[in-house]
Amino acid sequence: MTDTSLDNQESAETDATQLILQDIQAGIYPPGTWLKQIDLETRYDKGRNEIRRALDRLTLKRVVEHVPNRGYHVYQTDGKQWQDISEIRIMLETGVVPKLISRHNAADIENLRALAQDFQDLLLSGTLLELYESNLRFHYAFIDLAGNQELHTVIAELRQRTSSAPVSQWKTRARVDISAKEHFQMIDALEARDDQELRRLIECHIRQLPE
Amino acid sequence: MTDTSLDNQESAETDATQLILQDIQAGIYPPGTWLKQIDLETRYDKGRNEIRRALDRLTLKRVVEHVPNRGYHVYQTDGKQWQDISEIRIMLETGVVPKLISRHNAADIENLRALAQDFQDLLLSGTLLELYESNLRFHYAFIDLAGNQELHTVIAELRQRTSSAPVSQWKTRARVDISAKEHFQMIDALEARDDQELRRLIECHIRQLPE
DNA sequence: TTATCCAAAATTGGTACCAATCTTAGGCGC
DNA sequence: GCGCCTAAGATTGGTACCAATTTTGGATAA
Repeated sequence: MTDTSLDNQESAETDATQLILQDIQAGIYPPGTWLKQIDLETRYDKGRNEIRRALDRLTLKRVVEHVPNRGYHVYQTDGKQWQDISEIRIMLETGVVPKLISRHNAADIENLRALAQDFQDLLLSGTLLELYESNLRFHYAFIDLAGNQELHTVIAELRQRTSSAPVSQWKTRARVDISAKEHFQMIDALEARDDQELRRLIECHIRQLPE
Repeated sequence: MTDTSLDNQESAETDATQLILQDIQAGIYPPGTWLKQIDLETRYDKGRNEIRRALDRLTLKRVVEHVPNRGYHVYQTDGKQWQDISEIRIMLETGVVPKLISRHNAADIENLRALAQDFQDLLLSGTLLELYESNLRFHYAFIDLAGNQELHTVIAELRQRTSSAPVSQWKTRARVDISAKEHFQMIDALEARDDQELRRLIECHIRQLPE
């Protein structure tokens, strides 16, 4: 259930689409880089066909851009685009708040607190990638309380579109620190069933603008 | 700007992905049908490669399902799934209401009224497909007032996922009649800048439950 | 010296072929 | 007569090859 956009059973960790996407998000291919098929072929040890399929999928995901007879290059996310997608995420993640409030139980709160704690612990000991993944786990656990499976995949798709440089968002240690605190605040608001406060927190959290 | 999910310049009307998708949505391939590559090859007069790419893209769009070494078949949209996607559409289309209200001007209202009128006129004279497309034009013109380009594409993707049988939704003439009226009501609420009423109308409209 | 043009190298993208797998039909045994 | 096993047919999916296009490097001329 961790994979967001793959086929049913071919979703091995060795899937070229996922590998390339990870490397793009890790910053190995900076925006604008041309992804040559031969290079990818040798780097991931896959056939030409699978590479082509992967590039085509990433084009559909708007992660790379395709120029006929020229190749594929990593997409540059416009500032406007980033803002637009953030707006959509805010609409979705605040939109489910009523459902979250009405459906959660004590066990869910417990689980969320554990995940938030994981994130905070990794602040000291974990790598940036571990931190990133822990953050994802928390957020998906949060919205999955709504019981809307499609919402999970839609948000995953949106995240993949913006996070061509997820690392750069977290360059400041202070920002991540605040994120960890906000996670706990969100759980508190959820537990208190405070609709307004929870919406406000989520919006701040996505906008990455403290207060 | 009518194509929602294709490459930049290969977006001819002869693209296999679009053709197959249209035929699925037109009901030519009912849910569960196995799409054999050879048949598609001859039907659309395309190379094997393009057919494979199209099927892979449709798999990503969740329009067809892929079973390795067995083939691709038209996806059966679960009732639960349809409901989940409707929820998401409601969150998005009601979520932009504040922006719509703050940004629209007289010319926009005029334009929307013309589109709504087109839809109503086609009720008598147009084919079902024309009606469907007119409805799309209205809805996209509506949400595009928010100035959020990404929202347009996201909603388009959501629509494509559910509308494996868009025709069947409109089997009753009465329902389409109501839709046409609701369009005008939505415009009125927008013009009056009535936030609550507009949200209520949009929710009803998507849920297809009159009052 | 610099700009233009031509040729060679590299890359993409399509086509054809072939192996692996599944389905189906037929025959054999119980 | 029924069920199982086997072989043939069909379909998918991968690999290799080749044509079309673009870029790069160098040579020539102004």
